[in-house]
Amino acid sequence: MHASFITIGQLAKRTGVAVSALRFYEEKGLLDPIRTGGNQRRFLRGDIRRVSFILIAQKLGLGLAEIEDHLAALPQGRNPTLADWQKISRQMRVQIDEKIKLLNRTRNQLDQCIGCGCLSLEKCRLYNKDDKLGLKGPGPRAVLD
Amino acid sequence: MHASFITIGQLAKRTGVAVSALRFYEEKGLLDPIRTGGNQRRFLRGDIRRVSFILIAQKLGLGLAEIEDHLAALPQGRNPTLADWQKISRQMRVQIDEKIKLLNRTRNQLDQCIGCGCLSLEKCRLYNKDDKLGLKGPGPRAVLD
DNA sequence: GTGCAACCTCAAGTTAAGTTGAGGTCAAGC
DNA sequence: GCTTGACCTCAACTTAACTTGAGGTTGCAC
Repeated sequence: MHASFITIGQLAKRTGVAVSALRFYEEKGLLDPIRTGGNQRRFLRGDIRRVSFILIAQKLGLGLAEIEDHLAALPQGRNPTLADWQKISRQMRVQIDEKIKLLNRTRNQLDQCIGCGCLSLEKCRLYNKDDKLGLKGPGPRAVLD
Repeated sequence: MHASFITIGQLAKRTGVAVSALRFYEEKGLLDPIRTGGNQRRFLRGDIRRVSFILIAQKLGLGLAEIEDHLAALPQGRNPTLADWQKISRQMRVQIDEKIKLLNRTRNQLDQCIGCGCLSLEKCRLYNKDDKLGLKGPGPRAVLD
């Protein structure tokens, strides 16, 4: 038995992603469909999951390049197993947790800045000796880096 | 007594923002310096705070247009008071809290998808009847909207 | 009163993530 | 066997947020 193939239009319908975007993802190396004799793309059913992953990762603020890195961890040749996906998902979880931590830190910083009236962070920096602030010259650029 | 003015280069140094970016912000309406007889920009010291606010807001994922909306709430003519800044900062806090909630929701969703092996979210949607999923056609597009 | 760093404008380039359009081909139903 | 919707490529456009470069001017220090 061989894998079942779907057209780009079907993939678009199943994922909610525009056909043009799917072609673009292929161009970027995130998808790699085979071609029919007539040069039309044929995707694997598993690519639905792949695209879904792309969408979720985008929601988390990852760029397509980073997403490609994640996807590169999937095995080539065979269809990814549940375990393969779980491995990637766990990595993502770590990234989300970091993002949440970052936001929490920013919120706290903002709170402090409300308190001291110092939006330029010049004074607030005193509260943040643990951060790497000040290493890269002045300014709040360093706040969330 | 009149306000003390600083040049664009000084503002750049104090905020860590490139001179070209500051000119760009002016073009976008986020800054509004006066001009010398020789057509050079002169900023208020308070603009340091203004730029700092822009940077923080950007870190939170706001676009310049949204940031401009926030800044528009500041009084024109007189220098913003601490209370003015605090009002805006409180609004921002709400936005950060929302963002954190959103990320938490996504993380939970990812956890569930790891559990059921369903990255396409077709099944996971069952866990999310409370969300507005399904209203806009299939696909994970709706996850974080 | 001159040198020169810092300033000015305006146009064009950059990256990300796509979309839109022109012009042409494929494939499935009747 | 033909029609027609779905597909193809390639180039150009879009938005955000800037940067870079060319060519010219200002203003402060000596």
